[in-house]
Amino acid sequence: MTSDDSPKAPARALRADVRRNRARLIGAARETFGRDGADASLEGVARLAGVGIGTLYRHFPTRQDLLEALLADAYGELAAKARELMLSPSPGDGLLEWLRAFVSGVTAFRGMAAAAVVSLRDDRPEAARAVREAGGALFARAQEAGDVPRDAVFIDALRLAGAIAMVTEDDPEAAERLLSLAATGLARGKAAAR
Amino acid sequence: MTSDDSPKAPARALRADVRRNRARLIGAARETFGRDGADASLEGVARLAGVGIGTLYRHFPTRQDLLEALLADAYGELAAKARELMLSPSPGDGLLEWLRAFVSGVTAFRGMAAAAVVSLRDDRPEAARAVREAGGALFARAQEAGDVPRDAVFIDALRLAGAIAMVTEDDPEAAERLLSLAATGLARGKAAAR
DNA sequence: ACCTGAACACCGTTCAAGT
DNA sequence: ACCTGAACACCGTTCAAGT
Repeated sequence: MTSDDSPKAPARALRADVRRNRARLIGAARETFGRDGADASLEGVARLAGVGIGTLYRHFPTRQDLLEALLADAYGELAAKARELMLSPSPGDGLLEWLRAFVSGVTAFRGMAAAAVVSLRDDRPEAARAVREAGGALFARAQEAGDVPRDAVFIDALRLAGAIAMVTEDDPEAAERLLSLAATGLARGKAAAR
Repeated sequence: MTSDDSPKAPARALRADVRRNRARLIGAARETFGRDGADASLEGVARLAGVGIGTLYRHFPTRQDLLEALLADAYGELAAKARELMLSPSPGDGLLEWLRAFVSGVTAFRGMAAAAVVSLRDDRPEAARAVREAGGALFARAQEAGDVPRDAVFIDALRLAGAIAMVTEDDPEAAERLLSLAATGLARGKAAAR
């Protein structure tokens, strides 16, 4: 997933340990955050991974970095799904279906959606590249078909979906209702005629 | 605002101190949260208010309770604005203008919007009553005029506005873009035809 | 080069003692 | 009846020492 085979350095003995520690930390984080939410104790994550707390900080300087490692898997799947949906007959419906998948994909545990929204910020260009590229193409197709307002930008749509995920993370039915509402248009007065 | 003149008990000497402490705590919270965000140290709030930390906890058992005391002012103004907008010529535009005011009203400091979303939950019926009532009437009017989907419910619209506020609290222009996008309709495929 | 974990700093929350 | 603040618990983060 992270494909970190830096071709510059030849494999060394210690290298395997480093990768193993990283993988263990991610696994432990997935389990701990899945149970206790994204604000769970990092000390507990390190303990479950069988490494010292310093090693956790070395690999993931901030909690957000660790969360983004977990998001990477979800983003990989979402990018694949976006490419599939490029073939859907209705561009607007295809986009909506993908946004639905985005919302449920970033609500695996409490606090994940907030991390996803942070990962979409401009100052973290790498964090969500896969999702931005694949989703952006799907968005552009829907926009060309006239199913999305001409002056809308993709990252806003994605942030809106992330916002919905944040406030409905413990209630999938509410997530569906809010997303439908935003998709259809919440308040179409005279000013909204395009 | 909170009109806590419980008619059962006659006014006693200590009572004035209690009310003064409460007012001081709210003032100190407004200043502290305004500077440092809603996750600022409560010890600092108590110190600024000139009371012990135990007094803060006695008045406001949770941080959310303190935040809701600050939200009460904003909600009072929003309720008044909703009543004014009942007279606006376009019901849909009136609702949208009010939702805009809601978003900016709950972003006075970082973390306020998240508290607002919590205050809208069903298990806190008193926390946002003024806003629910006045805004609900505005929403119903827009819905009857056909400017809002027939099957939408007001609290979902309000939560959606709160969600937008949460992810754009440091960027008013983004707030306006996201709200417009949700108002107009983000992805109108065949399924969205109503 | 990487890892460990003790040490430090800071904060939330409770509750015995005081008025 | 209300207030105080010391005491306790817990956690994030750093960094000297170890391999």
